[in-house]
Amino acid sequence: MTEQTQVERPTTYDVHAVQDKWLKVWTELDPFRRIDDGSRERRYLLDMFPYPSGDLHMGHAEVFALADVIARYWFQQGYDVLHPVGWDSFGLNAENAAIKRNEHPAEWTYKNIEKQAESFRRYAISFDWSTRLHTSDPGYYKWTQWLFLRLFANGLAYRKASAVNWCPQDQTVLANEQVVGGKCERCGTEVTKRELTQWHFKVTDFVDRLLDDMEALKGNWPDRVLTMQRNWIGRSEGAHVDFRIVGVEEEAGSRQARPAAEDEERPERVDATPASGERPEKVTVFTTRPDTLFGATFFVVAADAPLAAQLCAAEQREQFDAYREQVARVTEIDRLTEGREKTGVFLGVFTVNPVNGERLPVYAAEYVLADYGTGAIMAVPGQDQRDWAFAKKFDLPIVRTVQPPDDFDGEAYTGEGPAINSANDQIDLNGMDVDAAKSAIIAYLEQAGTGRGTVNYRLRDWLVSRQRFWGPPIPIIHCENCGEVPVPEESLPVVLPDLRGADLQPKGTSPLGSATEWVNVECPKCGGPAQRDTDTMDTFVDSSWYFLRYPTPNDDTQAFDVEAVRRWCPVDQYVGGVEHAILHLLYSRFVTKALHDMGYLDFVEPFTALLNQGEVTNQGRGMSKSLDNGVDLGEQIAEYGVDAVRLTMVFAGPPEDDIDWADMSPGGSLRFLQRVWRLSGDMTSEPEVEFSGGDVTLRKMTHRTIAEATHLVEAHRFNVMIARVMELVNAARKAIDTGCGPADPAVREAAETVAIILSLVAPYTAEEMWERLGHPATVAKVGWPRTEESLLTADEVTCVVQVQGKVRGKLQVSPSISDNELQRRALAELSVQRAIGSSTVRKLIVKPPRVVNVVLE
RNA sequence: GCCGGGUUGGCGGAAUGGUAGACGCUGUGGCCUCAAAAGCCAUUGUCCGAAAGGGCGUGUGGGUUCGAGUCCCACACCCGGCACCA
Repeated sequence: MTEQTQVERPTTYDVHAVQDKWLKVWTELDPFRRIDDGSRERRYLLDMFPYPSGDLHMGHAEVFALADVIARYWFQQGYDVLHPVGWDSFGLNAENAAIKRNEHPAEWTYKNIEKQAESFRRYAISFDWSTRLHTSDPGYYKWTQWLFLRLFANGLAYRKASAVNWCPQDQTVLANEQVVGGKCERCGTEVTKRELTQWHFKVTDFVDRLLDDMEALKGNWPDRVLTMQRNWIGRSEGAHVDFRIVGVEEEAGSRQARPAAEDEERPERVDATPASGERPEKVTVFTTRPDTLFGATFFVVAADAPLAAQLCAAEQREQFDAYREQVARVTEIDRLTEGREKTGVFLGVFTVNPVNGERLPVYAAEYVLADYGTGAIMAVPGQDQRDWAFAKKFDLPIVRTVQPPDDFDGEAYTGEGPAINSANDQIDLNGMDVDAAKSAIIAYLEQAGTGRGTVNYRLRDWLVSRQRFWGPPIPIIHCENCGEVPVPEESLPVVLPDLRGADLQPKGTSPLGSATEWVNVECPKCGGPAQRDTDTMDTFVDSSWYFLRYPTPNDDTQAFDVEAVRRWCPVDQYVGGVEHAILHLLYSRFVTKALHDMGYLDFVEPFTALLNQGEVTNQGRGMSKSLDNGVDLGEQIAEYGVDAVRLTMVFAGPPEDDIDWADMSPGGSLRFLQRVWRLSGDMTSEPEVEFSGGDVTLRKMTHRTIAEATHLVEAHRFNVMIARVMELVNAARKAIDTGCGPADPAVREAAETVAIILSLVAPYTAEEMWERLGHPATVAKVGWPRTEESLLTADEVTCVVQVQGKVRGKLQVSPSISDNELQRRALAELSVQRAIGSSTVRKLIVKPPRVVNVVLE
């Protein structure tokens, strides 16, 4: 800064100089390291760790600013805080960048990590930098592989063939959770199906606990996340009902053998179905409406389910094959289109309705899903709209089993009502309401052995194989003699081979397969020739356990230290975006439960409390390159400084609400910080002065602000907390200029209070203030201010006097004023007298010291 | 369709059943200045009124209450999730 500008702007707060100055000091002080010596109560605050694509952006600026308020508040409260930092550094972006630049994905990855690390330091997040980890380090993914092997050893990781989601763009399979609206969550390409043998984690083993344990999260997790998980798990109560199978002209049991040729055409299907040539004796369906069983008039199996091929009669084979091919060509997107016309083909067989012996023609159709329930349904067109549409198209009979109301003019009736047409010589549901009829029919089916009450889930097992390079190799060796052989723990990590650039070009199978030397190994069991599994794991596996690694991030003898994890975990407060509601959060919950059952953890939920910040948008839309409405964090910081950006994020509104940057005023934030900074230079009292002799009115305001700020931070109502601090700043300003003056100790007390509270949000300004107030660094750990009880009670409060519920006057009264005194003073008010006029007072509501209401005749 | 959340000035948002609009942004007027920027002061829901003062106001319609943005019932709209899920 030149002499000239010094003269022109003598009292201007130079944010960038202040930033540079304190960043150096803090780096040396390193004030936010966990102590972990048992001297203080421990708290674990976790931000969802960033993915290193480019530099930090506005979204990061929001979430880390919000979480940092909590972390810094905990530091001020004297807790031993674990606030770790790390990077979710495996993943497709790095790989695609590497192909484009003809280099190794690690180059792009670690360069970006360094960039983000530097930005984090400047952004002054209170991280414990000694925790730093990267999931792409062999020292980390060694233990991701260990986790895989533990799951494998406990029967929770297995390989199966199925029709899986395939992204043609990324050339890899995807988990169900990564398919959003039929499109790849990452690149937006329409997902297709492929028949592949892939590794899965058995999430479904935990389905009831994933659901039930959410009870304990209620109130501490956002409702919408719990709802999303509940929806995703998709629990529905109903029944399994067994149907016998009969041919066109024959009774059950006497089946024709099918031509052998059929099975040769579909060798990949044998694993999921009974041995070829055999016919199932019965087919089971899942239904949530067993009460409508008497109304079943036909039967549908998913066209792409093995069951359909198995049931199909020889004479219908040709038609069925044609239909199945047609269905396979339909993309997920088209299939999901609402009101899509029903298609299907008769399979040449019938099932027998167990309650009335009716023969139901069996169809294959695409509207029945292969991977939900049993892949087969009993069709009740009278009570199900989809079945109705199919029945109309194929001219099938429709029977109502629930009486619709008289004014019902729809097609299928899905509402409540008394059962009709639902009786045989052993059971009579007629007249029962839906719930009663369900119970009755289930009891009947169970007793008859043709069905049972059951619960069905939408949740599928987690598909973890990926045909891409930049992830942890699956630590399995395939041996012709021994099958799937786990890599011995002492041989971990299975380090990625050195591939780069064009080697990584996606081609539908894993790039690892081309690293011949890497692939071909000895079987650890028999020593014979064997091959490594060439797939890598989904990056969500890396992040499903990282919170366990942070207490001991550099331990090369174990994934995590059981004792350290016992001390720090579960995470007390997790902060991150709602986009992970059913991906990362569900997987982490699963892994936690699995590790708990293996005896490693003494808790079953990883994250005690969860805060979802909103999204930062610009002009009402998410920032994106294609919309060209991106706001650059670096530019914002260059213009307004770190503190003003942080303050704007935190003051914008409730943390969970979206922030439209176009509606925000970082300039206003900066002005406030300048006012605050100026305030700290206006004291004329000494740093050691006793506050007790200070101006009582201002002192009361200061202490009320402390009390409120405490409560507001804990309730995560940071925007209101800042409003209270602003009020205190305004009051202190007024006190200096036109009140008790700059020498009064109360003014110093107010300024110091502002500095400490503001250290949660605007650390640079707070530190600079603290120094100007005559104190050594760092304000971040001086301790949360204490309130004095005697200063929290007001001398006077405003009492509102209403007439007929309308405010007609205000009184300044003592908080301890009596009923009689308050009533007397209220009625003596001129404005109140005028409002009453000539009317008669019927009733007086007197609630000292807040309100008096005069009720007239 | 099912589940969850919401609807308050020009804008972001405040309000244990008791002063609706705190705090801030924007706008307007003024001070300072040769001028501008910065800063400071006043004002800023709406209608009537010169003013004093008064009427109306928290998506809509009912209800409970001395008193409702807040509680209850019904509805509309918006956002998010799930969805040919049987």
